[in-house]
Amino acid sequence: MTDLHTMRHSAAHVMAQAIKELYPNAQFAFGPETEDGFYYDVKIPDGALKQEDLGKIEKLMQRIQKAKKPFEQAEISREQALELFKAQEFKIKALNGLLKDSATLTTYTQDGFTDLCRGPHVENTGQIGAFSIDRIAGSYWLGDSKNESLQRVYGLCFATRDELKEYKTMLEEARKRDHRETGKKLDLFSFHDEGPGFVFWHAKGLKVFNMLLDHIRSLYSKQGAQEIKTPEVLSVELWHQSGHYENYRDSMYFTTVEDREYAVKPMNCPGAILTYKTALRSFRDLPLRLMEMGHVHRFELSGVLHGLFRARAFTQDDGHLFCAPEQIEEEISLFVDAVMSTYKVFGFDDITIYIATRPEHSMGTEEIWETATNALKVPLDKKGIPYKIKEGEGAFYGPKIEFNVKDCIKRNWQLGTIQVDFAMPERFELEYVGSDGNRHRPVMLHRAILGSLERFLGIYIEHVSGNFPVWLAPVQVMLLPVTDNQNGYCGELSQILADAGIRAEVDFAGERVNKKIRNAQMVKVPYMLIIGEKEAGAKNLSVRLRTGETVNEIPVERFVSAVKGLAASRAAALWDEPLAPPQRTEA
RNA sequence: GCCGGUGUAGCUCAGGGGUAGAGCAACUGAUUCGUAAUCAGUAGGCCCGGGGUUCAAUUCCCCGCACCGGCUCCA
Repeated sequence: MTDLHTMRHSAAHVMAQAIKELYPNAQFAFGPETEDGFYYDVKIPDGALKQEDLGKIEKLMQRIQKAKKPFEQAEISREQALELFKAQEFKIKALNGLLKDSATLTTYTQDGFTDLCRGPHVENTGQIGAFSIDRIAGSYWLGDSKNESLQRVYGLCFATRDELKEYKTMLEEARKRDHRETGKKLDLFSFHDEGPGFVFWHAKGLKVFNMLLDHIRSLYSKQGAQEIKTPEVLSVELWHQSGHYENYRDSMYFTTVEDREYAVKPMNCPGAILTYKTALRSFRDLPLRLMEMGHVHRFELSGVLHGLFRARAFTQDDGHLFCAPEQIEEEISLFVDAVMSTYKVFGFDDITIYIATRPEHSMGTEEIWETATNALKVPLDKKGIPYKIKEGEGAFYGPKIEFNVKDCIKRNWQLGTIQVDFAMPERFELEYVGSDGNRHRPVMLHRAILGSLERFLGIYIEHVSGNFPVWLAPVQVMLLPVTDNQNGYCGELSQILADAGIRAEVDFAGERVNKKIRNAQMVKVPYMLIIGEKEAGAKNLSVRLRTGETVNEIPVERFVSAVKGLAASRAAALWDEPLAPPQRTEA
């Protein structure tokens, strides 16, 4: 069997050959394999590759593949290499840069096309499996934005046609789940030219957002955190003191009034710190757990904006905790529990934890770093929760834990974090009075369960593909009168549901039930109540679930208690007992 | 920010040097219907913005802006 990595690597060479046939002057940089195929960074001296070229490249590649041309390896000296690739500027740069210590080099040749490469490769081009040229994008020489920009041609490559097809189906699935599309379809939010990168929450989207907000609030509250709210615009001097100005002024928004300069907050911690400093704290006050649903603004480069995933203003569930060093461990322990159980509520069961340790440039003594890093590890060890170490990837001001989840199409997302911070207490000269009567410096912990609520909602929308569970659904119940004769009764019913705290709407459109069902399905309402003569007479309900299943002859009180129960328990299920199979389902 | 692409009705998209079309949605009328689209009609457009070429630009060229795919970045 041919190894997939080798196959992909070889496919990159074949693609380069095909590109060279189309553009003889093409300059090639690097062409490695990726998680789903391969790419090659190229420069076309007079012009650029176009979308239309991809089909041509693919056809050429298929021709080369069919011809089963052998890959031939050769060892050459530096001098030979410099001569051989003299027309390839990036190969020359590589030879004089990354490869400057190699006395001999390896080349691979297939079908008259030679590339500098360590290998290994498949025996012949017939062995490269199923591929397709996927897309074209920008990149930089050596990945540095200061360098010349190149074009990156991506290809997918798998051992078999079926695997390639399956992977493409998965990509298509991801595309269909795109939260930006769902946001439009379900009337949740919008973006506008007038405020690029800023979310406009519509009534339905804000409903979901606020439910989420309440949920997170109650979690923090259970942990003994007190919610505060600090200003969005604060004097620029504060940001000098915190160090944010120095490091992040390029991504901050500024404004000047009455000759004094202010910045829109990019973080919430200085606000929490000023709050801490309003009193002389005692060791009895610690740990002092503050938290803020802080709305922060960060100027992001136009090219990186991406719906809710990357916006220029967002809401952080930002906890700030002030404690003595020996209290860190207990706090971490509490927090880890909260995070793990929170993610499970949302159906994120695959959680990976990283501990990021001391980087080269950092502040604080070796002992305090060790104490803090151990304080992060010990609770995880005690709970038997596995974690990985990211060596030297902590912040300069302290180590941190990062929580990652995998969504239902296997994409990885970093959500929560808890960071130990020695820097801020120092910069702001925070103190508390210890039992010894002396003043001590507290340690600060920054923590977030979801990070950005906006981003989390984007991830979650894609995770459930817009099918919110009962507790989060902006409209929980849609009442569908079969004819106009039931309109009045539906109005009364929806009032009963509203009084019970259930979010219900009536579809009064002069349409057939089929159409009303379709419309409700399209916006993914969990419950549809079909109200005809029968139901109006018997005062019972015919319930159609979003999943296509039905439960009939349900007394109103029974329905109300089921929905309320499922919402209160934040269940993913739509009914509280076994169901008859669906009559019909459609994606 | 950089590279490439896109920008036409509320939405999804077609079209193309002689100022525009479809489906859905909206509105009106008819239909009163039982678990994913009833029928007919009406209305709807500074063809992203600004320059240029041309007798004539929504179409071609240049410059912006926004969005999409990446790269870089993400305290």
